[in-house]
Amino acid sequence: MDLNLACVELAKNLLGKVICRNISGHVVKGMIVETEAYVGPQDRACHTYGGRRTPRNEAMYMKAGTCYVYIIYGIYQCFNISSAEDGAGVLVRAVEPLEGIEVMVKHRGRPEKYRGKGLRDVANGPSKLCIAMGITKHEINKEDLVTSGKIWLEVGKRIEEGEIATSRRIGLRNAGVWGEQHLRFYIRKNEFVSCRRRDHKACGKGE
DNA sequence: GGACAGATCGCCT
DNA sequence: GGCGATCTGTCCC
Repeated sequence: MDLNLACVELAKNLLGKVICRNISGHVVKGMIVETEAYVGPQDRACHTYGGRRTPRNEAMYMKAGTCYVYIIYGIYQCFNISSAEDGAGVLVRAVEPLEGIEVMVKHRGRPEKYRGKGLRDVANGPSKLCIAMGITKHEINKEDLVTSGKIWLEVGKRIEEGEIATSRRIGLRNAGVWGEQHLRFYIRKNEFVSCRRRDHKACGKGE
């Protein structure tokens, strides 16, 4: 699988791909249904804004397909995949559980909450999916998706351009015009996306 | 269904 | 010292 793509291309391309995680023998798989592009030093919302380069964001400067995991709000983690440009990457915001569902539910606690339709809430957010799939900075940051035995990607479902919706990125503050750009991508009719927004559009239309 | 408050700490200035 | 690419529970409609 070719991950050496420009950020926005990678963000769209990852939709439908399957994240596979081997947690000390337990294999867990989830299909990516929602992503956001953080396009590089010019992007005010990106951790590399203005060319910042620190130990934390080093993975953003590594080869395309490198995992960048960081801690947010002191308690949660977010999982990104670096893209071809220096200092750019794609945030994975939601996955549809495919395999090892019991393990995901167990990680998230309160199993009764995730039965039936409730399963949609087990990994429909950037930090929820990290908890569900055992993705931690300690174990996964800087892992190479092509060579790692802990985390890798598999070809899943082919997603056509017409099935992709776009919107502004979620949760940004002080991003100025960069907060307006449609750099969030998700599978339009998928139940496992984190949220719908009024400003959504079909991919390629407008903006 | 939406709005809001609070938790909690690594990282950078 | 202050902030943040979030999540959860609570309150209200």
